[in-house]
Amino acid sequence: MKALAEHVESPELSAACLRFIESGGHTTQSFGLGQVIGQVFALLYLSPRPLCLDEITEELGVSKASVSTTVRQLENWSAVKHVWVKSDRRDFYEAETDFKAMLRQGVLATLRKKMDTAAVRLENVETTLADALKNSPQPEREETRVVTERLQRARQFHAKINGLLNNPLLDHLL
Amino acid sequence: MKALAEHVESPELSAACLRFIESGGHTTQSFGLGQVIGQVFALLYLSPRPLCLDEITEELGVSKASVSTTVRQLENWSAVKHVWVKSDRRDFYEAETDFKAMLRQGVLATLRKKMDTAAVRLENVETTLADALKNSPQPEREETRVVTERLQRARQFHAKINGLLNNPLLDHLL
DNA sequence: AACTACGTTCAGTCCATACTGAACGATATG
DNA sequence: CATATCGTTCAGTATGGACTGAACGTAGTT
Repeated sequence: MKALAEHVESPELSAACLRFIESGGHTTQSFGLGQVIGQVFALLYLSPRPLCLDEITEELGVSKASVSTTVRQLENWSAVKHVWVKSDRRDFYEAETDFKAMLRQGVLATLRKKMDTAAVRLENVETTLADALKNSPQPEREETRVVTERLQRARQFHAKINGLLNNPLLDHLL
Repeated sequence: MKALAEHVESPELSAACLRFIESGGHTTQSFGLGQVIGQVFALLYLSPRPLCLDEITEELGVSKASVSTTVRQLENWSAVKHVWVKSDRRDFYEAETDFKAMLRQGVLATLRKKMDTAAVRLENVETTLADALKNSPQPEREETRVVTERLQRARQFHAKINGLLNNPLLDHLL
């Protein structure tokens, strides 16, 4: 963050913007994503006009490579959108202000993916267990009963979370 | 994971358990936590009896230090609970089966903490902005209007998420 | 064609942190 | 008291992933 935001001329105002950008970086970093992604979004979010890659790198003082990949990431989450400025070759971006859509296509979407892969793993375990019970002569031991029951409860829990994520009521609560 | 689960005598059954433990590790790792914490919980979850630290380290083939800190972490999330076995000095642990409570005191609690620190950061930004506007002679520029409006929307969004996290309806959905 | 301006990509670096090994304190047991 | 067992702690290591710098491809400009 080597340069003050150029579009902000008042030094006090730009101080507030820098704090906001810094906060965005810290927040995303606390969630395991890097700090660049939060800074990029925060910068675009406060900018009154779309910014191009070089402007972003200049304002934040990070490499162009980071900004490029980060912007695409934010685009996938529909957190920023591509904007064409006429008679300008460069790609401009502006922040999406619809946080609801951001949540759906960002956080909730990745959550759903993780749930899916977890489901695949669970099915793997269960088929392994089914094979084991088919080949095992004594299916009535307490140990197998506990394992099968616990696996079933795990699956039920997984289904419940899945249902919650797909519940239209959740959308309504946002 | 150098040793098969000792409490599981059937080799096929233990194969399924190992897969489940491995899946648990991969899942927690995909969420940014390590893989040990998922493995420990998965092991305890399938175990028909409480296990002590040395048993867990033996089964998983990880260091005792990892298990010690990890078990405390799981305890804070009420994902495992301490169990006393009479005439045994060692600490035994068993998995909590109430996933609902786990979610509340694990995921949701940490989420709430992150929201709180984010709120503090936002307040910081807003006071900085308020000072800026107080000292700035021209408060009517479009730029300041955009910034103040966006900051306000950010705060509203934060409040909405906070409300959702504290909504009793969310508990009911689980 | 040559040259410039953009954006992307990829190998390499750097850094945070999960994990380890050894030392330690505490508590029992002989 | 001496010894053993158990859990925690802490400095050090290793591993994953964020980030960088340079090279590349492409599309415009002269």
